[in-house]
Amino acid sequence: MRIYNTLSGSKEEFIPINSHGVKIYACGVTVYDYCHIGHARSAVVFDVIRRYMRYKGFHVTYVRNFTDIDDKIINRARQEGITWDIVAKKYTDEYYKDMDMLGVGRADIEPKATEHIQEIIDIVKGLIDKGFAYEVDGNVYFEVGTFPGYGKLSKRDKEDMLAGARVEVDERKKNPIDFALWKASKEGEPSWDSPWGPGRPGWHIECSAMSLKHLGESFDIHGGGADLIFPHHENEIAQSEAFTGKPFARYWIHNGFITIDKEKMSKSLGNFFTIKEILDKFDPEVVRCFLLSTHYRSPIEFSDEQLREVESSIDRYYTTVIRIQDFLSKKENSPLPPLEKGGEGGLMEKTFENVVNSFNEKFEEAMDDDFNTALALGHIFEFIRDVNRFLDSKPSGPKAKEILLKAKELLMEIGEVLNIFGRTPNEWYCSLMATKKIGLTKEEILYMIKEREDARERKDWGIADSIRKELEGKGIILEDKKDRTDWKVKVG
RNA sequence: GGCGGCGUACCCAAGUGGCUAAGGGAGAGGUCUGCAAAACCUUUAUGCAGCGGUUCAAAUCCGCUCGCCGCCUCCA
Repeated sequence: MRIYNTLSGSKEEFIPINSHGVKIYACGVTVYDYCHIGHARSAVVFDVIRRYMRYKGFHVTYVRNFTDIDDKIINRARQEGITWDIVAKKYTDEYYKDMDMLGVGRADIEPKATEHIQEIIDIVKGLIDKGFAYEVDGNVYFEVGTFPGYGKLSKRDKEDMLAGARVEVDERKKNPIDFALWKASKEGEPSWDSPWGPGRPGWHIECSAMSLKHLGESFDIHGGGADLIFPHHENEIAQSEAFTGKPFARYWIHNGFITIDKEKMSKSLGNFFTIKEILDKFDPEVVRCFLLSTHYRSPIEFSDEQLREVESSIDRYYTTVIRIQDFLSKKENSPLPPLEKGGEGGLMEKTFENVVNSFNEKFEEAMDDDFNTALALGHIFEFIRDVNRFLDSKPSGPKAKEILLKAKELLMEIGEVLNIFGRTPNEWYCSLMATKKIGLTKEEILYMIKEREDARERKDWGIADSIRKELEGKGIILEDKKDRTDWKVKVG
């Protein structure tokens, strides 16, 4: 398995520190507002990395934190006239609702900053003792100039940064690039007792404390959005390595941004969509699949059109599942045993069997190359076409059933790693009925299909076609099959 | 200004030295169908921003030019 490591700037063979267990820490969210689609991307990307690692047989310990104390939370609490912990609780709950919808599993450990105050204080104290940090008026700062490796992750030159001192608001710092480990609380702000007086942790230190506690001094993978590379992760490295004297995380993984009109989606620009807004218009599986349709390090341009295209391709999957199920439940009516079917049918079967048997390998090859979910999805849809092609060849016999059953199970198994394709076609269409706000009930649709079937019996094509047209106008497409008429929600 | 990334068909998107440049969406034609839909087949880049160079061989490596974006402040 090869992983692109931000630290080295290149893809590296993944070798875990301990051969059986992989330890992953991903930076979570600051719970002061609803999550937007960018937060969803990061969560989904690391969720897939974690699932794939498990699929490969690693025992994974996945930690994803919540930042539940911070300036933004305090400000939000002030605005809403409630306490900071109520704000944190509210948006933590909302985070879970969104992530549950998107199929993002819970991390194995989900620590919160405020539950690790003692650990944070111990580290800060240790850093002061070792001469990496200093206290001024109840604030503690990390002295960047004392840490030789500073800048190694974000590829910045520490000397330039130290020299290029700009006007700094906080003049108590020895150097403008020094950063806060502990902040003295102002009157009325939440605070915890510390050797430096009442205060609260700085932003970066919580991740050092929580990863140290739950994963140890050195662990395998640390990640988050690319905007965390500097200063957050750079500072984490400095604090952690200065404190422990050991290398911190081995591999650094960063996901790219979501853009709108080519510009980074961000709160300050106001060009963002919350997960809730998007889920009001699109099925969560569509959103998840959309996020995986581009390699995790590349930017993704967000647009309704892109989502609709993904919706079409997922529909293609469920349509194929229906075809497979129909075939599997069909009573064998071909009198010919498979061997007597003649050259072409047998050849088709053999070819398809090979495709089925090599599918896992192709999937893993894609995923092993820096979690290339976009390529993996390409293989999946190519596979779906092969399934359809085989079904079109009018296969028969127990062997054909066996292979198709395996194909179906394979799609489910692979789908589980990406956490897509987990529903039945019926569940998919029911969900689409809701997200597309189809103003009809299933019963009404079935009634109209019955009406139309009667008309078709009478060969009254005028009535039959007008019913079809009426349903299509309401977003329902009919498919006439040999022995029945199926309905589905129009997509795209 | 410093550092980094990107530019592949009508749209999205994989591919980073060597087989006919994956896959999805859209369009066109066809098979099938009462008509459709779905599915399948054919088709849409002798070319990967442009220009040079290295190489037996380049979308892929190097240089320059153009265009777009990100980080350097909170940010997934």
